[in-house]
Amino acid sequence: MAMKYSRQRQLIYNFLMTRKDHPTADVVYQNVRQEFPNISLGTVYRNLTLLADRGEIQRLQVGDGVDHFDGDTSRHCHFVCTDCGNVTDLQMDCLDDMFTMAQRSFDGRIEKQMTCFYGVCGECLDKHTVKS
Amino acid sequence: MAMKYSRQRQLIYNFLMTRKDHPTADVVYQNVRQEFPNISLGTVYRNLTLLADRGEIQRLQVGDGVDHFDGDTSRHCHFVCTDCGNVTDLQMDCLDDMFTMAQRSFDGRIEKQMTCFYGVCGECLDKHTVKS
DNA sequence: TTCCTTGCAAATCGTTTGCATAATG
DNA sequence: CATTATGCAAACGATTTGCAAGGAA
Repeated sequence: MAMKYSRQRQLIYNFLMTRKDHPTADVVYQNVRQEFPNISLGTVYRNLTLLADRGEIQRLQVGDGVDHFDGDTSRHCHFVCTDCGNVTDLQMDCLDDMFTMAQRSFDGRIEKQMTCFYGVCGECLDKHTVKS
Repeated sequence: MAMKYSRQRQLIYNFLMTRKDHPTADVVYQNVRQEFPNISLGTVYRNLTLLADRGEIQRLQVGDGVDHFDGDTSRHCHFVCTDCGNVTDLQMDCLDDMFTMAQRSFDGRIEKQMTCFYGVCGECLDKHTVKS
């Protein structure tokens, strides 16, 4: 199924590329809407799904019950602050090695890896220190 | 909040401990129901959430839109077959090192790690080979 | 008697889908 | 013209929740 151009999709994609955090569908919707007020949430979902299926963006499930979307499709992992909910990138050099190791000890074919760390981010730690 | 005993919770916990796969709430429900027909799905959800919050079991979000539950709370990772949907354990020696490395390069406090591999499991690979 | 837990059903909420219409190639 | 994309609203499905009644400490 060939993909035809649409302004909506272009805006969604562009928006995602400008962000280093990992917005949810609704955040994408709210933002794109400012430039294209008629866009519907359904269209946002449809395009995010489409782009993710084609591998142009990445769908993340970090465990807060909402899907997040990442314009960076390179192999990297994430950190989720259980306090403020922010999702940030976390670069680790050993990911490739890990992938190789996993593949070696496993009798299926591994295609993708997803690693997520959870804890409290620096900013939230500061907040709490001040408070107590 | 102190926790009082309930037969339902006990059955849910026991069931989870007998399983090496990672059942969903509904699978837990269907199974526990055979021994305790009156139990409700809501109770299953409530207890799974309660046990997970207390760290006695683990809630897994592997990206299929449904929560899975794991009686094994030790640090280990998972493999999800994108063909049959099965979720299996995958032991990796480097997880502790990875945790330490992540902690070192990150200015917050890391508490938990979750790694999931995706691909096609051995059995599904065989199936496809036979077919083609 | 206190208060945690249950079953039931309704509510919630993120996401998907059907449909008639609009836009692309 | 054929096909893909859209907006809208309704449908969906997993999970949560309010409530009155039951059970544990």
